[in-house]
Parts: sequence; structure tokens; C-alpha cells
Amino acid sequence: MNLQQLDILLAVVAAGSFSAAARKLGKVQSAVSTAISELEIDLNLQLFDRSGRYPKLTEAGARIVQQAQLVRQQCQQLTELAADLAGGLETRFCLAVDDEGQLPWLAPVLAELSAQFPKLELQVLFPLLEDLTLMLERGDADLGICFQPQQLPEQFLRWPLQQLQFAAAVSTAHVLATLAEVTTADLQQHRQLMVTGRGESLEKQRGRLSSQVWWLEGDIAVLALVEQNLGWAWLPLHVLQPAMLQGKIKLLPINSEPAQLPLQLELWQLRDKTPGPAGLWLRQRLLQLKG
Amino acid sequence: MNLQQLDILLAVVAAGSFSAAARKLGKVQSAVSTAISELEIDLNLQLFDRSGRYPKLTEAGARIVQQAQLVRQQCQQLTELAADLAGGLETRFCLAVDDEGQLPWLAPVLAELSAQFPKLELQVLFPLLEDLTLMLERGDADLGICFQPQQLPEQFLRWPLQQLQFAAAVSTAHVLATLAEVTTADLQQHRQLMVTGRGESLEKQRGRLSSQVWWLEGDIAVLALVEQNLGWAWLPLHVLQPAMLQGKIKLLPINSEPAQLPLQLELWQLRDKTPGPAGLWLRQRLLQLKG
DNA sequence: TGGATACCATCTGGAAATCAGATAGATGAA
DNA sequence: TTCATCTATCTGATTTCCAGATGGTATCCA
Repeated sequence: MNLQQLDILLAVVAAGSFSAAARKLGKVQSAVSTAISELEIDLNLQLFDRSGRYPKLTEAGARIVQQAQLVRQQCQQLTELAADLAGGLETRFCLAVDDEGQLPWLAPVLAELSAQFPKLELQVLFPLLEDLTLMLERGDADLGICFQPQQLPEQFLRWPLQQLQFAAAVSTAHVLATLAEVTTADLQQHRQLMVTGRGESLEKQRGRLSSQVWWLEGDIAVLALVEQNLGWAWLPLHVLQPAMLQGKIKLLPINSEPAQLPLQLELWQLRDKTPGPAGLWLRQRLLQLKG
Repeated sequence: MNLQQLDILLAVVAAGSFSAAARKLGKVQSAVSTAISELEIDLNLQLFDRSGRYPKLTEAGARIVQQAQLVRQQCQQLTELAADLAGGLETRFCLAVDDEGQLPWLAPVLAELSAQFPKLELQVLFPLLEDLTLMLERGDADLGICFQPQQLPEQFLRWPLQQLQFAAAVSTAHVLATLAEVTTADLQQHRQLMVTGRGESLEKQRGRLSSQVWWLEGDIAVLALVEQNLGWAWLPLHVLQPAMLQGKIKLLPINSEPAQLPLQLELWQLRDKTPGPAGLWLRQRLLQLKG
């Protein structure tokens, strides 16, 4: 069996006769005739009923044509994939996002990415803090979305994205929730819930006020424990919102500083790495999203 | 691009080297080498890194191999389908069942059929009474499951299947449900709900007692209207059972005849039609189900 | 370091498949 | 019946395909 034979078979079905298919394929009629004959021999099946003026598909032939179309589609996909890869498309693209709390605004962009690069194999991971920079450094991730750090690393190219508002929150059942105004001294006396990566770093101490801290991997986990009244925490507003609307938690009104603390979100990429078309597209799309 | 090239590619990946693949394929090493080379030229992609002793798939090559396997699978399916069809497998098999109320016991058999003939294209229809015989006669259906008729047709081969128990039932809210014993005279005075096909026939009058009848296509519809207290009906016990357990309907105790009326289920096939392997298997399986 | 082994790329002549064109027979419409 | 159009088959020329030989390279081991 042969790909050409299948192509010819499909052409014959589309054109309605061997001769017409031959004309359309730029071949001689005899070529088509023999190709079909040999396909019939190979499959040990009569595909056409030639008793009339025009060849007519047998029932078995019709089934075979269906399957032949599937084969052709897969071949088509293969050549398209090859063309994409030859054009430099990444075989695998890994986006590292600091915390899955970003997903709500990120998911629509990923949907666009999927439409733009249907053959791309995408991986989205949520490493926190220094875990993310480590992945970028190692080349395990191609592009990173994270918060502006206190000490700026040299090996990365960085672009600003949107600002996220952080606020301090507690369960409505918490002692702090009863106060009309809260001081940092108040905060220091209660357990603080904080986000951590899997290693140690200075970065994760940012925002620490309390001496007693529980560390959790991810905003979602922190929020869950805040709801369970296990402490207070700084969290992005959009992560807090649903629980606030349900009346489970309350924002803390802090006296000496603004109740809401803005943090700059950034897009990172290893300086000496040239991204492929999907990486370029995604970078550009994320930057224009900011404006 | 070529099917052979893809085969060779897969063989190389499996064997780990061009030479080993050649040995396994019964070809010369040069054939494999040129085949891969030309595939690379066709796809405009480097599939292997040849810098080492053994060729190593590139990342792009790995993606291509995945897709090549899909192509091969579809081709495999095509040849298997061709072999099945060449072996006489029906391109399409239509089973006609008198009423979908039979499905509970029939579905497991169809599951077995699916396992036995995975490539078969099955159609299951539920024509009633004379609609079913018409479909068999016309060749629209290959095998029929229906009730033993009053006048026996000559053009069919017939095999007995199991017996089904029929009973008369009404809604628990019906006047007849209050009686401790019911006579045919009682039944004659209330609306009877009966099954009908889409045409007219004598057969559908069987079991008619009342002068006032509503006709419905199928037991399910009849049961639904019985539950709505729109009349009484003869129905198979296994159709009545769920509604009985829910207390929606009640069986009628009839004085002069047994409360339950058995009807013989039969398997039908056009006398001069030779079935394919799936038809033969299904017939045999249904008959051994009876014993 | 040098030899042995297994690997890949390339070349070449002969075998095999493929193709275009010609021919003959068949069908269906006018 | 005639004519246009179809399919099957044959044939010689071209092209492709293949096995084998050869040379260069990577890896292992003494």
C-alpha cells in the first residue's frame, strides 16, 4: 500500500472518474487506472464497480475511503508540524508563573496562544520566588512571570507587566477583625501566613512583620488557612475578592501605611536565550496587555 | 514524503541505530541512511544528531516521530479494515428490534459484538410490528428481533428467543386500580393504550379489548401515558417493573384469564440473504442466550 | 597511543518500478 | 447508429530504488 495510491483514490472519488482524476492530478489516465487496480490487489478488495460508464464506489470502497481520508489528514498534520518546526517553532514551551493566582487573567492569553500556535506543546508551571528564577536559569522554563524582586538579577531580561494590589486580610472570626484600625504592632503579635518556595531565600521574607510565621506554597493555600482563621496574610486583591464577597474574610485597615500595597508584576527571560516564534508572540501579547 | 520513510524512521528509533534498523528490516545500511536523509530533506528538518557514535533524535525529530506513529496507526487500521472487509465483514449491519424496551438485556450482547468486531458499523433501529418486517424485506435491516406474529410469514427464517411476560397495568389513580378483580368487560369500558407502527396492519390489533384506543409508537410512550392515568395497557413485565416499584402503577388482576400473558420473542432474517460474519456471530450469540 | 569494532555517508551498476502514449473494447446520450 | 467519453492493457523509455563496496568517524580497550 502506498500514500500515492490513497491520494489517487481520493482524487478519483472527488472527481467522479479515473480520467477526470488523471486530468486533475496532471497524470495519464492509465496511471490512475493501474494505481487503483493495484490498490485493489493490495487490499484484496474491489473498491469500484466498473460495470457502468463511470466507476462507482462499492460499499467496502466507501469504508476504505473514509479510513484513507484519516490517513491523509494525519499525513497533512505531519507535514504541517514539520513546516512549523522548520520555521523555528519551539518543540516545547514552558511558561513559569509565580503563583497560580495569576491564572484568571492569564488563561485568555493562553487561549489566544493555542489558536495562534495549534501545534505547540505548552507547559505551564507555578514555581514560587527563587524556584522560578532557578527554572529560568537552568533552561527548564522559557519565560517567567513573577514579582519585581528586591535585588535585581543581571542574567535576565525584564519587562514590566501590570501592578497587583496586595492587602492584608484575616478571617472575620479573627481578633484583628474586630479592631477599627490596626497598627503594625498589632500585626506583629499574630501569626502571619506567608508564601514560600521549596528552598530558602531572602526574598520570601519580604513583607514579613510577625515573628511567628507559617509558610505555604502558593496564594491559594494561604487563603485557605486564612479562611480557617489560622492567621493573617498579605494577598493579591483578586485572590481575596471571592472570599470577601462570601463574607469569610475581611481586609485590615492599617493606620500608618496604605491599606493596599502595590507590587509590580514582571516578565522575565534568560538574557542569552533567543526565543522561538511562540515565545516572541507570547511576550509581545503580554506586554501589549499591560497598555 | 513516504510511508516507507516513516517506517524506516520508526524502525531506527526502535532499534537505536541505522545499522541495527537495517538488519531488522532486512535491508542494507545505506538504504536506511539515504531514506532518513531524504526524509530530512523532504521535511526540511534535521531529525537526528549524528555527532556521536549512535544517532540521537533531535527534539524536533521526537515530535515528528510521535506524529509518524499516528500516521502508521491509521495505516494499520486501514489495512486491518481492508482485511476484515475482504473476509466478508458487513460494511454496515442493521439490527431491527421491536421496541427499545428490549435494550436492557440486548445491550450487553451489543457490547460483546463491539469487542468481537471493532470495525463493524452498527445501526440499531426500533421499528414496530409491520414496520420491522418491511425493513427486513427491503433489506434495510439485516436481522430482526420481534414478537411471534399471528400469521406466519414465509419469506423469513425464524428462531425462537426467550418468552416475555405481558401484564395489564393502570395508574394507581385509575378507577380499575380500586377493584379487587377485573373482568374483560371492565377493561372494555376503559380506554386502552396500544403500541402501533407507522402504517396500518391487522397485527397491531392483537390484544385489543376496548373499543376506545389510543395508539402510541413504543412501550416507553405507552407506559408514560399509563403513568399519567390516561388508560390501561398490556406491557412487558420488565418495562412495568420500575414504575411498579415506585408505586406509580399497578398490575390488574384479571379473573377469567391468567394475569400474565406470555409472548414469544423471535429472531428473524430474510430467507435468501446470506449474512456476513458479524450477522452469523450475533445470531449464534442471541440463540445461545436463550438456553 | 594504536588497534578493533561498530557506526554513518556516499558512490555505482544493475534491477525494478513508474510513466506517457497508443490501442482496443464498452457505455450512454443524441 | 454515431459520437464522445470512459476503462483496461500493452510497450518502450525514463526514473527510481537497492545491494554492495568504500572511506571516514566515534567509542572502547589494551
